Amino acid sequence: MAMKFYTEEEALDKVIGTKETAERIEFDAQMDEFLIGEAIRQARKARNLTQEEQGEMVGVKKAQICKIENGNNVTFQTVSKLFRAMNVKAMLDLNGIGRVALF
Amino acid sequence: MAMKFYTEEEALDKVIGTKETAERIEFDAQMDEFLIGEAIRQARKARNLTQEEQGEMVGVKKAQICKIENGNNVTFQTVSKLFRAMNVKAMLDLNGIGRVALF
DNA sequence: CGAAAAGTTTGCTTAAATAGAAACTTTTTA
DNA sequence: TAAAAAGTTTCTATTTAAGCAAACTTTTCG
Repeated sequence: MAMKFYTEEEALDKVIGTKETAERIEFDAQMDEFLIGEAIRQARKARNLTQEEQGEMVGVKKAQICKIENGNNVTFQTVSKLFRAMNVKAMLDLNGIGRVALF
Repeated sequence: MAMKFYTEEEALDKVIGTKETAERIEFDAQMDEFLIGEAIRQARKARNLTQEEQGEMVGVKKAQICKIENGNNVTFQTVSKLFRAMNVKAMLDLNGIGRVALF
């Protein structure tokens, strides 16, 4: 029997809901949080820092770094502080509008 | 008499404090907020939307959009919601580490 | 294996972001 | 130049991010 395959978009539409449903907007938002936390983690690991060491650099405890990396949403200030401490230059690339130097 | 000129960096060091002083970190953080709010505003204007119209798209009142654009810091969720509604694709470019698709 | 280091979770407090309503100021346009 | 539209500010409430201490789990390494 023929099997139907789905693109990621189709799958998300089917399972979570099409774009603009409250559930999908929520889901997408949480995906972002995951990604930004993951980016922070990778920046840290690229510099061979432990959560504790990084925490000391910005003045917070390791538990806090852990929560940020496994992020339930974060503020730009928080991300900014971390990237700045690690000397990570970040550009926000907005299609059409242009580039914004962030951290 | 000879006049001394300063680069932006030198000026900031002199007036606000060198990097890693609490005041300078605070100042830099507020600069970021300004920039991200400005980016949101420009994305909106590029689409010829009023704050009220944009507010309706994401389900908040115009006063809220105003506050976000004139930013006292914002969360990634908030920015995400707005850019998504406007179909602005954003990439976060981290030097060395790579690129992260954000909103 | 077993101890040390690294990372995570829980419970709690404080600070700040989100949000609306309403009054207000600035800008646009008929 | 008035009225309308757009944007901002103030006041208030609610939610949630930030933060720590301490207990806990997982990973690393002698």
